[in-house]
Amino acid sequence: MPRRVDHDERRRHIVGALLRIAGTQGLDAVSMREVAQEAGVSLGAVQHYFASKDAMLLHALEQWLNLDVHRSFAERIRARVAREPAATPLATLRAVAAEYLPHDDATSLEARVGLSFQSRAAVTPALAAALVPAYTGFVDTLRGILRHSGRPLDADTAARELAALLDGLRHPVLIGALPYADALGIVDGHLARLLAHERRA
Amino acid sequence: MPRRVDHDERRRHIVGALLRIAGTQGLDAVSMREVAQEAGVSLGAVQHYFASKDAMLLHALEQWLNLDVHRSFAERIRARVAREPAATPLATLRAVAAEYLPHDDATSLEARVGLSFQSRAAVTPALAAALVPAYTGFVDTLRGILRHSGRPLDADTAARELAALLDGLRHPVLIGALPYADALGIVDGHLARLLAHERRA
DNA sequence: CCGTGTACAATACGAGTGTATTGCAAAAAC
DNA sequence: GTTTTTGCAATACACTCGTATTGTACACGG
Repeated sequence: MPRRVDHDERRRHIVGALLRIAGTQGLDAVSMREVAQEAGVSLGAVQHYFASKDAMLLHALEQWLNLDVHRSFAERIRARVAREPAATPLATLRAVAAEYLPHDDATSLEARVGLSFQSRAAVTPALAAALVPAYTGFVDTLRGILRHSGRPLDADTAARELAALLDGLRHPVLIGALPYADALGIVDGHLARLLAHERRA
Repeated sequence: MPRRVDHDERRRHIVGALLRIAGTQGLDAVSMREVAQEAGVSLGAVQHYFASKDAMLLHALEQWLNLDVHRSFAERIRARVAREPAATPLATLRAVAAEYLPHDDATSLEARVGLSFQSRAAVTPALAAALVPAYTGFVDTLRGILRHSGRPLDADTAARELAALLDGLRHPVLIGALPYADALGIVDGHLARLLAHERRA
């Protein structure tokens, strides 16, 4: 077998170009030629690594969820929590919210990529199938943090509620209908009410 | 001036076809020819009523927000509240949530249309500009209902929070990651906590 | 060193896109 | 009844799209 190249590395490189386009111009603007140009390779190279555009999009979503999001997002959370006086569940959740909501170019791009894929997944079962475990994983993570709060709350319901709140706050912030600080304030209020609450759920 | 036809009616007819396509196959599947065929008219007719595809999409979003959503949605809310024993703020908000979350073909289509436009608005300022007042209007409506609860809460923040929660719950329901009943239960818990709450916000 | 299979590059193809152009039937204006 | 203007239909044009095909440089196994 000739020509040793790192197959996975090339795919990550191409997918990176794809995500950059999707984050700035939307998934509609993603064509194989555009991706090739953004990645600095030929159309033939892109075709060589992905059998079809659908396969490329699916692989892009999976890589984005498993590598880009998981890694950089978790890293930013840790960095933010480290700056806090105490790594309490509340501080951690606030850090998650602060990083999840779009507040600069990188996070806005991330939010747009997520929104694009969510929109397409609504009419493309293959993408929905890849998105479901990511949603479940996010909820599990939130639930794990909530469990450490020591409060008598339904952690699973609270986690799903928080996930939905964060996701739902992204859109008005993205289109400029709600300032980032206001969105963060809403999450703060939600968390305060949730964790200070002693009554029945 | 010859040939009297109701200009607005024809536009609504064409836009209706467009929204049907967007709701079932996504906004990407919307082409002028597809819209023409779905509407049962010629491509020339569509061009006659819309100067460009962008103008058609913008008009479609505006009509959808101002006519389809406002009218049918408000109507369904009223019908649902009428079935309740008392038209309390809580009952009204539960009705809003029950109708907002996708639970049948019509509401799933509505949610997919909304999601498609949100996604495109993130990269198309003209669409974002049309979406902002719709968001504001929705928040105003929720705030108006919350004000009648007689609870000492920050109605504006609570309204924005509820709007985000509802929007964020739509997506996992759409992709089948969260059952409709569970989503509604989350809203119930949120409303109960919100309206039963006596402490500071 | 020589074949063999890999990693591309280049190009071609048919389908579909938005838009512009042209033509024409019919109804109102005169 | 002629003229004019509207409401469309048909078609053409220049692209772009995903995909298929072909060619080739080149590293490895033998």
